[in-house]
Amino acid sequence: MAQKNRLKYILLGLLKKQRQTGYDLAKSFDSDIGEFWTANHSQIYPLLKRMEADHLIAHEAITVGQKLQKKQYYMTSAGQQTFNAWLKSPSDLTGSHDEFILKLFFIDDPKSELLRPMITMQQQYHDEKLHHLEQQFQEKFPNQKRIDQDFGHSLVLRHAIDRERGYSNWLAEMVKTIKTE
Amino acid sequence: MAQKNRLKYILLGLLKKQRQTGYDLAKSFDSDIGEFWTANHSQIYPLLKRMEADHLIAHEAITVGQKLQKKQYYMTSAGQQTFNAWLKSPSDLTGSHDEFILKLFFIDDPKSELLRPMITMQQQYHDEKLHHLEQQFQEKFPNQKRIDQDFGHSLVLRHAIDRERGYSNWLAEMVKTIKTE
DNA sequence: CAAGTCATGTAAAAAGTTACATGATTGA
DNA sequence: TCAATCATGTAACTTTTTACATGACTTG
Repeated sequence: MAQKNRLKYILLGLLKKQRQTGYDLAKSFDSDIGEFWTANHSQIYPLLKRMEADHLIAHEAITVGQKLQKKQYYMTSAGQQTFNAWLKSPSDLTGSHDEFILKLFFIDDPKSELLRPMITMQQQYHDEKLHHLEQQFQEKFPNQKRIDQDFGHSLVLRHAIDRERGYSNWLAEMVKTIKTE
Repeated sequence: MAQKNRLKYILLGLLKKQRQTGYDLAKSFDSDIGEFWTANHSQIYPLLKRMEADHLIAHEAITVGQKLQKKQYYMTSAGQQTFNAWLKSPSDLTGSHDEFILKLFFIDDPKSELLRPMITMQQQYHDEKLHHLEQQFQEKFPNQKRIDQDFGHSLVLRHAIDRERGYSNWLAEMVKTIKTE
């Protein structure tokens, strides 16, 4: 597999919230989910067909006006199960397509018992990553001379560190929020 | 094109720093550049061939020990030009593969006159994005009830806002750094 | 001398982008 | 009525991943 077909899970997650057409799903990538993932209708339509063939979703044909045929897609129970299994599976974030964020997006209940273990795993990952990055910075840029020699690299590494710090803080905030819920 | 072949520019940028083999280039994606982009050797080797056919790079065969053949790749002047043109071209960041960061990585001179205009463009983009996201949050989550109804979405949106704020701060810091240089 | 790393490749498949194509409905 | 938007699809191509494949060098 080229990737783990995250788009499939995104579509399932969106359909879980409400039954909708391929067109509606495609629009979601211009706003909401668009902050974290992109997809075009030309990728969505064929995938919906495949998912229907796999019995993860089904559709109801609706006629609008005189002729316009819409396909209102909805999740099957198999789709539900597949989606739930994905939520529980370990998240990877190769290529900066952060799968954890993706999963989080679909957990609408603040009391979900999935949240805490997911966050804990993520905290561990990001703490380690932050530590690793800080070490890298120390090694590669111990003084101003090195920074001036490879300025862009130092900026980018600093950005990565900032990003991880921000990520960690955000996770810590999250823990507080669900604690008081 | 499926994307704008950013990997090509990454390889050029890495070769600009020093001539090296495909194997060496592949290793870079385990550390350095690995924070921002991933690539496997199976993608790198064929691309190097294509780039050589396009005269962007060339190689020198080196024999190590008795038989081992290495291909030491290096940039041609055409490659230089292509790379420089890329640095000056507008950056897009669809799919969270942030091209600006990628470009920055390759600007090793803190006095480069490319930096300021690039940063300015980026600041504008991220300020607008931040504003847009904050508005989104206000619209979608005006009260706690809405947050509880769509908890994950709210967290993820908050994360996006944090991320943009972090990005903006980082850009502002950068401006200060290059100012005093 | 064996394990780990260095070194280079190809093949098959999945994922994603861009372009091509068509037609209906809605609101100004 | 005309432009914008709704709605669905296919084709061609590029990018990316995973797996297959081979062999040399280095260090303990």
